[in-house]
Amino acid sequence: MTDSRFNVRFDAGQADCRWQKAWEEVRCFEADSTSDKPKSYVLEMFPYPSGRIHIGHVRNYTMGDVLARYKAMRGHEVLHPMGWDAFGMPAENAAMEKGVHPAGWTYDNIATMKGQLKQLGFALDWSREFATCDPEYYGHEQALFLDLYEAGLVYRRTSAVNWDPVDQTVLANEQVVDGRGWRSGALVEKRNLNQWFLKITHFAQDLLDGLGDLEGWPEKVRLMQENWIGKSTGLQFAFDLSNGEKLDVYTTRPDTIFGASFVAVAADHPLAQGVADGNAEAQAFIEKCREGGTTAAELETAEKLGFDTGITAKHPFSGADLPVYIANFVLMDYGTGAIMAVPGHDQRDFDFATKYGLPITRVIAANADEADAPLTEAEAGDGVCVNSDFLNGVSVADAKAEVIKRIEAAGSGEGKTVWRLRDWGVSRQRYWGTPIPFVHCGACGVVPVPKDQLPVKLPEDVDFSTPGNPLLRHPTWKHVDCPKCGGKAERETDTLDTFVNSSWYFLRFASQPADKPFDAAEVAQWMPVEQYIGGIEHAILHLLYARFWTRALAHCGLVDVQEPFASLFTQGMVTHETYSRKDGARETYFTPAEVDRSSDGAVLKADGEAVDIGKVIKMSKSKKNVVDPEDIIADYGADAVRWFMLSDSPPERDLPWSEAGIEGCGRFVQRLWRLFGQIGAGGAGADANQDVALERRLHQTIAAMAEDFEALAFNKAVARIYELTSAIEKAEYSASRSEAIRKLQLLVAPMMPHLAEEAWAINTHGQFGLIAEAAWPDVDEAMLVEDEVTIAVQHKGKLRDTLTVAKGLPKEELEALALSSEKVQRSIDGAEVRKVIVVPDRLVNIVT
RNA sequence: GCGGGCGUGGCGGAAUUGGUAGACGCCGGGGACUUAAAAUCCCCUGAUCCACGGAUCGUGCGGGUUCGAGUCCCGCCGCCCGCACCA
Repeated sequence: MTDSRFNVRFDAGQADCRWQKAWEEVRCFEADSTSDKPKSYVLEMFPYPSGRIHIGHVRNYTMGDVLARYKAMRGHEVLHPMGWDAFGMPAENAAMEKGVHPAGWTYDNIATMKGQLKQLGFALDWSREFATCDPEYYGHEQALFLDLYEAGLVYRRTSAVNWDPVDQTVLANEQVVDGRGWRSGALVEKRNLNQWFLKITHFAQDLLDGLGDLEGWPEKVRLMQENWIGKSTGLQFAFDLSNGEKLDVYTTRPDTIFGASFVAVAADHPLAQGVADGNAEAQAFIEKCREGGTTAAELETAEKLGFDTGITAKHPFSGADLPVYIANFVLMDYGTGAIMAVPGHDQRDFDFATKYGLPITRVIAANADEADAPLTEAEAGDGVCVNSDFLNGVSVADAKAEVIKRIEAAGSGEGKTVWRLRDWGVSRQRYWGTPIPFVHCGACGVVPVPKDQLPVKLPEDVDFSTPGNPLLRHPTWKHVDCPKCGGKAERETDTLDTFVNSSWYFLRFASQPADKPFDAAEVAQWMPVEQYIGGIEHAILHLLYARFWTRALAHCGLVDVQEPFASLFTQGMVTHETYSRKDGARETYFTPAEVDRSSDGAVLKADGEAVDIGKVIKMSKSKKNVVDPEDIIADYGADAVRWFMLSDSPPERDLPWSEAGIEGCGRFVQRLWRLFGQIGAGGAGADANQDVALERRLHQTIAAMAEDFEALAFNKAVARIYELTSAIEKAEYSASRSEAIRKLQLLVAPMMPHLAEEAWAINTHGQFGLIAEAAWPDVDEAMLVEDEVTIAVQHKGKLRDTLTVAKGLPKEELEALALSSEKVQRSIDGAEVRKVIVVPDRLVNIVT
């Protein structure tokens, strides 16, 4: 009989709290490393504690949560942890702007955001929570950094960085907008600073090869990483110059060597510098090159410019004298900073040659007969060599090998592989980061801090009243005794890039002993992460760094995995239309809460006048098209919000937020609630009845949803729940119906855990524990097979009729049935039946 | 320029990988219940025509393969994302 508690509306506010507390009390989401169940490590990218949770977090963590809960129901021991990527610039900016301490600001934000996450009822193991700014965490990170140093994977060298002269700090490339500091607006300078580097290039080949095995990763991300690593193979060789010196160039097209008509070097190349000494014209040209803009648009439209040095280079085979130019399109930091230019087969060289009247020779053609075909643009395609002396008629591939062989034999060069990937500069001249655990001693040089002196803690009394690195001007912090000789020494004042923090946090989640970063054996229990979920914006940097760091630790013998993330899923953004008014040139935006939206427009609540409805774009504070998760949880409850996050849009695509949509979700929560109250409805009489069709539907749904969850196709799982719900509602009371409702509670449990717990508790009278710890329902395979099927009957490929017949009906019978259909006969209209195609259990197509 | 992805109703999207296009949700319309409202329930909802039985068209556009194409092939168009003077 219906429990009276189902007669009132489901009170999400109360139920959410009750069950969140219940889960916490029995610690049902704490992962046990010693469990002998199969292990599942489900991880979402941990958040930066910016202040408040935004809707993107909600979507990200809801997906991971459904998967984690589902895996647990399937009998897995699940590790689903949460922590904080807590170092970084915003904390220092807040310190400068509001006078708060970065630590206080960060931990306050963490407290707020943790509370918000808890309101969503995520099945997280909070016992493993940490923030990367905890001295304990960054102390272990310092230890790992020293291990990498020992292994030769850390070094220091001078390198050019983006220096903001106003803020007195280094900026990352993405913090430089149109050549100016994003915060100060000052023109960014290139400065040479002594910087710490990690040897990621040591693993370049390995990182590239590893991508091939990452079948659980989106092809797109693998490609992006491949491009980023940027392997190219070619030849590096030296030209003899007319001034008696040699010039190394690098080319990937040694096969086109006979087409070389000039040589070009970068403006920063030593040869260019040498020419500029005592040559004002050359000096001016180099200056001009440096001024050139750095933005994409400027580069695209930049004209090819060159300066003839007057020097010539001797072609290694033909002996011809090639002019040597300083050219603005040659990059100093790729290859050798100097190229042999082949205008016939490289568009940049072609443009340059055209401008300066240099020879353009075809040396590759589709076949030998087309050796003299004119070139109107550079041809980069395959073919055979022409106009190329000993290479004539040789294929591109063979010619490459042949030229490399001859150059190597002559001792003037060698085949070489060049990478786009650079070593990772990890120095930041900032306070709020992991101190690099080294000291500089006048006598001993750079000395690592002994591990027993870790962590090197950040000083707490810091001054943010002036720009620059507070560690550098701290009165006492940096003055220490040298660990080696005991003499006076200074601490390293650079801190580590925050990407280092996120390069190993998943290991610390898996295992957190006090005395070391992690325990290898325990890590082996969990790693690799079975499913990693996060934004596409981390496709390269974070994911590449984490792959590198894991390899580096394996290289040091600290872990036994190479690839940290077996599967990667990149979720789409949450979007919303914008509301604005144009006031002259200025556009004023309004939040959805300030606007009344109806099907025929939007008006501002304040004055009742219309506002413009703009494009549906990513939620952002500047466009004010945001909703606050806390508000919507308060209005609709956690389960309705979670349900919305999973509905409609495939998880990898953008999800448009809508008021109507969340209202629909809220209605559905209530609808399920009413249905959950109907177990046993109809009484004992109805209970004697069976409803095979409904049972079949139930088992099909269970099986299909399992597939959907495994594939993270939550939108499909949601649709199946709607379908099953409708089917149950329409069904006559029966034992089958009651059973279907019982199972429905389990099916929605991963997605709407609070509602499911509440109904489950009432319906089971608390006798079967928590639904969070219940098992996913079994599928009765026999029930998946339909005994009746609907057959489409087509005439000339168009649907004319459908037939409902017993499954497995022989072809002949199907054909006869189809032909006897009145609708089909009418369509055939006496024409001769020439052919009948019969696909058993599917369709009959009649051809006339 | 290079690389990748996508194009299906008013909207978000389904479609067993060549076999009934538009599941499911949202919006919209009509109705029931109610003094009224909320809540709830039922029906309709791709377009055009219609004798109300149905017919024709329809998955960005143009071709093709096939008994049959949203799905495969060729050629276009449009949008989105990433990288970008990488030799």
